[in-house]
Amino acid sequence: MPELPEVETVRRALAGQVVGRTIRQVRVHRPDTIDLPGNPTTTNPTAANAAAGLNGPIVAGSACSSTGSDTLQGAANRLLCGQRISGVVRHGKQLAWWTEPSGAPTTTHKTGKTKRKNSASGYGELGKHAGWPAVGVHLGMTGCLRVFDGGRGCERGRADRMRAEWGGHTHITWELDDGLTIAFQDPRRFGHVWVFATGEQLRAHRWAGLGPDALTITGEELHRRLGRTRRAIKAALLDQSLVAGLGNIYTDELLHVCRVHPRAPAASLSVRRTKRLADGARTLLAEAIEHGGSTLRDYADPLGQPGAFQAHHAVYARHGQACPRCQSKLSVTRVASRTTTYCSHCQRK
DNA sequence: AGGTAAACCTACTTGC
DNA sequence: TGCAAGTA
DNA sequence: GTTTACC
Ligand SMILES: [Zn+2]
Repeated sequence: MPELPEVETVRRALAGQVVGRTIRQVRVHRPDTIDLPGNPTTTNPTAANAAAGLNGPIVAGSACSSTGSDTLQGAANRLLCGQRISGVVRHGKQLAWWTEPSGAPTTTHKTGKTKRKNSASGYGELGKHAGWPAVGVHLGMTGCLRVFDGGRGCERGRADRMRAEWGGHTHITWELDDGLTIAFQDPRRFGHVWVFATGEQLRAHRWAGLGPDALTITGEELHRRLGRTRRAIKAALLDQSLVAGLGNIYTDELLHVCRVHPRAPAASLSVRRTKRLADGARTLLAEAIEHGGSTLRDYADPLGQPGAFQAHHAVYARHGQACPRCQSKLSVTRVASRTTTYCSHCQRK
């Protein structure tokens, strides 16, 4: 469920809490939820998992790392310990934070609240952070990043204590110098964490294949991109390489707002119509962000706050109920293997 | 190429 | 009440 | 939510 508005809500809350803080300790409680691409010591997943897997977390550089083969946790700590979080950024549903040595003069930008327009999407503003370690996160369906006060009770792999204090499914934690702990939690484990030696590598490996951010894409650009596929508009909008950030909820909502049938061929839409889609996306997503995103079951922001935008959904999960615009019964079908709700009266093919 | 289904998982809801 | 199936 | 396989 985390789509662009939920990820942006997480980004803002996280930025406000952790930018400027220095990472003291990374703990890997579930090795299969993290990767360190390009790290020579962790290229053998079998050895790394075997070393870090069954006996609970192992502290950085501790004597616990039995063999010469390194652990994911050790490698993550080597990259991140002593690094100060300099900014939290997002592109589509991808979240990341850059770091810099904590000794360096402060260049942190707290984009948690206001900054210049579009500071959210960090695609173009890697800048001077390009050369330092960076962390990438994708939340999948049920992932969330929480910020907890404390975490000292979770040392030495006290899984039971951690579970009691923070709930289950905590896979990766970053302990900060002010006592706060960032926790990546994800029951279904469709989400993932990546640690790169440089922000430049993160951008190249994780973001290069994404289309423009759905919050800022222009009508012209969207029209150009939709024009080169024969797929249905819904399938095209869900394709992160065409436009990044839309998922099942906001695609259905957007198509309803713009009165476009989900099966309409993407390339058949006029420039004018496509421009309205881009404008509609900006308006819809901005409004959703203002409400802290949508919580259907388990989504919560870093402080545990649920979103409120689900109350404003016109179609999603409302099949059989009345269309807010024309009062006719909303239809349900399947497009791109996803449950799709729309109004057959408002959204003509 | 594009459509479809399964795979990766847990947890909650539905139906018998 | 319990358990399988369906869904997110 | 994303990736992969198959038609
Ligand atoms: Zn309608």
